[in-house]
Amino acid sequence: MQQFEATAGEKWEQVFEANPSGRPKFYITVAYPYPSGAMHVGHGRTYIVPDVIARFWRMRGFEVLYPMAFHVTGAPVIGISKRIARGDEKAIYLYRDLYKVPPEVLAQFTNPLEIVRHFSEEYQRVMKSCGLSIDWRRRFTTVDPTYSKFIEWQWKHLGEGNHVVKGAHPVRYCPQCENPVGDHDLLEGDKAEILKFTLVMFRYGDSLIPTATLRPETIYGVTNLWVNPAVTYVKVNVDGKNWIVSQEAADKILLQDHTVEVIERIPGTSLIDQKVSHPLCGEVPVLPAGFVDPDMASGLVMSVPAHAPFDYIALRDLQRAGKYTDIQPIPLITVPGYGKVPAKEAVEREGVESQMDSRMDSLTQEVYAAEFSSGKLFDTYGGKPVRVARDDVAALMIQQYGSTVMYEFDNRTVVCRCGSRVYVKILHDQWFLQYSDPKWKAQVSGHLKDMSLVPPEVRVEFDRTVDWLKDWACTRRVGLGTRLPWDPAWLIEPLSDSTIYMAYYTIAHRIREFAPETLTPEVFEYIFLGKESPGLPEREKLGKLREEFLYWYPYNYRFSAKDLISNHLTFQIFHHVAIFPKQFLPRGMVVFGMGLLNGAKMSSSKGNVFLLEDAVQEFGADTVRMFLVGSAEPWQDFDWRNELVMSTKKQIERFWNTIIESSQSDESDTEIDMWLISRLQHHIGKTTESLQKFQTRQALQEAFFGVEADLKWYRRRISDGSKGHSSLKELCSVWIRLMAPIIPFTSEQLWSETGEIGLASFAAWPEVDDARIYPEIELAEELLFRTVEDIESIMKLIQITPSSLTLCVAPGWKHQIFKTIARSADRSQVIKEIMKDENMRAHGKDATDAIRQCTTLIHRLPPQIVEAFANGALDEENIFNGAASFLEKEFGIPVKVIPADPGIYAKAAAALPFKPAIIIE
RNA sequence: GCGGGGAUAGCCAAGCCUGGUCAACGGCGAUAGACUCAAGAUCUAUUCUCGCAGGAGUUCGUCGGUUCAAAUCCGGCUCCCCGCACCA
Repeated sequence: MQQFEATAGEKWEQVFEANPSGRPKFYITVAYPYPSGAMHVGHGRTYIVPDVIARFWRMRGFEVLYPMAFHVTGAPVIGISKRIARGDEKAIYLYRDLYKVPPEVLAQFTNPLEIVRHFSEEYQRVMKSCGLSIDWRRRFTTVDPTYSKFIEWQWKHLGEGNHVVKGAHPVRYCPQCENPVGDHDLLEGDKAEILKFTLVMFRYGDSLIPTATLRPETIYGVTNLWVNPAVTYVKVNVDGKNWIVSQEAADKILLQDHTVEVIERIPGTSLIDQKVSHPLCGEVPVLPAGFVDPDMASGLVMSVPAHAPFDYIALRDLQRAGKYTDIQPIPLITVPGYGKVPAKEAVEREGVESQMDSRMDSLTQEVYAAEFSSGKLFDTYGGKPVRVARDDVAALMIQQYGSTVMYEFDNRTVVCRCGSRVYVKILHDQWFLQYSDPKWKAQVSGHLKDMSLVPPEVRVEFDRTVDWLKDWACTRRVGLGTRLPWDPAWLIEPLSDSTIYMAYYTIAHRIREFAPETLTPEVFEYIFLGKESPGLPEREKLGKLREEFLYWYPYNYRFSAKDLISNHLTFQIFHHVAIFPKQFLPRGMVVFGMGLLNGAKMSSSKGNVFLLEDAVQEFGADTVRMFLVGSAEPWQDFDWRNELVMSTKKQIERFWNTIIESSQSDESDTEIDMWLISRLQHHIGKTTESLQKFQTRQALQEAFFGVEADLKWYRRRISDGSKGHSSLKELCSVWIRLMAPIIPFTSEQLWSETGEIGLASFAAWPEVDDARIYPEIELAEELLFRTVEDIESIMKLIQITPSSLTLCVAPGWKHQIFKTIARSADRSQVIKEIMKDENMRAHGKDATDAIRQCTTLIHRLPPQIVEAFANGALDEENIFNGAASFLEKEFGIPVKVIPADPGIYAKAAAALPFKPAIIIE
C-alpha cells in the first residue's frame, strides 16, 4: 500500500500553496524546528496534528495557510560542530549511528552551517513524506539576509518603545576560551546554578573582611567569623579598598566588575582570635573552623550558630574543648515547628557529632528551607518574614554598609569542554527585554483573556508565566544570528528573534524579490503597520506584500509543545502586543503533550528515539499519522509502541478493503440502509465537532471506529450473499472524506479508485443532513440489537439445545407507564400520578411492579433512547416481525412474535417496553 | 520551596466538567474456536467473582462525607510525573 504514497506525493506538489482569495482564511503555525538532528516520531506528531487540522479546514472551504521555516540561530550547532571536529565519541555516535548521517556529509559538519543545512533539507524531505500540506514557497531560515532585515526592524521598533534596556548579567564563563559557555559546552556541572551571595563587610584594622552569605538577614545573630587556619589568605586592593579574602576568591572577584591587586599573603592562623566589627552586630571574634572552604565565594564566613547547623556544631566542638565558652548563639528568627534555637535542635535531633558528618548538608537545607518559607524575624529586628527581610537587609547593606554582590556556583565542579574551570563573570552592557515592565505585562494579560487556549487548563500556566517573567537577557556574544541594530557587537538571542516571525511567513515568498539592502525599517513599517514613507522601493510590489499580510494576519492558532509556555509562547504575545495593533494579535494557541517511547521519555541524548523517517519507511506515512493522531488527544502525552502501530496499519488495510468491496454494491436500498445513512449523519456531526475542538483522537474514534461498528451490524442485518446496497456507495464517499485529514494518502488513492473527481484533499467536507436522520428507525434497530444481545447471553447460559424462540412484547398499558415515567420531572411522585388512573388500578400489583421495573430500566438506558421512546410510537410487534427472518438466520431456529400473555408463558409477565420477554424452548 | 498535572481491571487507556446510558468505550496481551498441511494474517467468542434465563456480588490510589443513586461532587491522606528560564 505504500507504493501509492509516492503517487499522492506527486499529485500534491504545489497544490497547498495558499494565496489570498475571496474565501475566508485559516492560518495556523507551528513552532519552527531547530534542525540540529534527525526528526523522531515525537517531532512527527508536532507537525502532523496541525496538518490534520489544516486539511480539515481546507476541506471545509477555507483558504488554509500552513507554513514552515527553520530556526538556525543560536549556539548549539557551533558546539556540535566543534565536538565533531574534535572527534568526540558521543557526538559522533549520535550523528553517525543514530541519525545515520553519511560519512561524507558528516565530514562537513565541522562547519556549523552545514549541520543546519543538511538537517533542514532532511526535515523538509521527511515532512513531505508525511504528507504535510505545507506551502513550501514560504520556507526560510533565520539567518537569511532578508529575515535579518525583518529582525532589525522589529528590534528598532522595540528599542523605540523602551522595551529593551541595558544592564549587567552574570554568566558562566571560560577564561581559556574567553567566552560565555552554554549547557552544550560543559564537560560537567550543567545543573550548577549561579547563586547570589551578599558580601558582608567586617572591619579589621585598615582592611575589610567580606564574608559571603546567602542569608544577609542573619547578620543580627552573628557571634563570630570563621576562618580556616589551614588556608593562606591574601590582602588585596579591590576598587581602592583593602579586602582580605582567599586567593581563589580574588581570582573570581576580578571577573565580577572589580579591580583587584594582591598586596600580601596572610596565613589563616594570624587572623584567629582577632576582633572584627560590623555596625549591625558590633564587635565579634574570629574563630578557626575546618569546614570553611576557600573556594566557596570569598573564602570566609560569618557565624550564626542559632540558625546555621554548621556554625552551631563548629562552635560546640570548640566549646567542648573548653574554648570560647562565653559565646552563646543569638536567635533572631521564629519558625513554626522549631524552638528557640533551630540549628541546635536539628543537630541534636539527628545526633550529629561532627561537622564532617554527611548529614550536615541536608540538615542545613532543611533549616534554611523552613526558615525561608515560614520564618519571621523577631520584632526587635523588624518582625518581617524572612523572605522579605532577606532582600531588605541585603539592600540596606549595599546602600549603607559597603556590601556588594558576589556570584558563585552552588557546586564547584563546573568545567568547560576545553577542560578549564568555569567561573561566573559579569557581562557588561548586556541588553534586556524588559518583560518586568508592569505596563507591558498588563497589555499581555489583557490580550490573553481574549485568546482561545487549548486545552483550557493551560490558561493558569500562561497567567502565571506572565506574572513571573523577569527581564530577559536578549543578546549574546557567540552563535549564529542577527546583530543588534544599535549595538552590533551583540547578537540577538535565539528565543528573542523568534517572536513575531508568523507575520514574516505571510510575505516570505514575495520578499525574496527584493534586494536585502533595500529592506529598510520603513519598508516593514509599511508592510506590517501600513505606514507610508517617501522613497519606498517598488511601491507597487510592496503593496502585494501588504495585501498578503492583511489577508492572513492575525494567525488563528499556534501549535507548540507545552514546555514552551514558560518562554517562547509567552514571549511572542509580549512582542505582538508591543508591535501590532489589536486586530493583528494572535487568536489562539494549542499546547501539546510530550512523547514517550515504549513508556519511557523520548530523548535523543539517551538514544531513546524512533526516527520519523524509519517509522514512515517501516509502517507507511498514513499509519504513522493515524497512530500519532489517534492514540491520545494532542495535549496529552502519547506513547509509541510498535505493536500498537502495527494494529493501526491493519486498521487502515481494513478500511481500504472495505471501501473497495463496498463501492461495488448497487442493490436497491431497504430500511436498514436508512438506518445506516441516519447513523452516518451522527458520525459526520461528531467528527466535525471534534476536529473543530482539535480532538483528533475523538475524531478518529467517530470517523473510523464508529462507522466501522455500524458497518459490522449492517452486514449482519442484510441478507446472505449480498454485498450490500447502493447506500454503501454514499457511505464510502463520506467515509473517505472523513478520514482524509488523518490518512490523506490512502484517502487520495481511494478517492480516485472509486471514480470521484478531483483531489480528496480539496473535496468538500461532509455535512450533516438533518432530513436523513430517522430517529424511529434508529430506535427500532436499537431495540433489535439489544434484544439480540439478550438472546445471545441467555443461549450461552442455558444448556438445552433450543428449538424455537418466542418474543413476547409488552402490552400497551406498560408502554403508557414507561412514557409517563420517562416524561415526568419528579419521579418520586410518579407512582401516585399513574395510580390515579382507573385503568391502571385495574392491573393492581402488576401496575406497581411495572412502575418499579420501568423506573430501573429507564435509569439503565441511554437518555437519548428514553427520550426518543417517550416522544415517539414504537410498534414492537411489528419491528420484530419485520426482523423475524433475520433472527431466524442468526439463531437457526423458528421465531414467533406474540403479545405478552402470562396465561400462555409465565415469563411473559416480565415483558417490558424495550425489553420483550424471551422464551427459548 | 513555588506552580501545574495525575493515580481506572494483566498492560495502555476512555469516562470525571454536565452524578443514574458503568462491570466501566477502545486497544494490546492472553485463552478457545473457524480458516490453513503448517505458520502468519483474518474472523468469532471469552478475559473481576458467582450463576443451566437475560441476573447477583465486589471493584475505578486511600479514608471519610453529600445523595434515592458516586469512577464522576466535597474534605483529609498516600504516592507519581512535569516546569521554575538566559535556551532549543
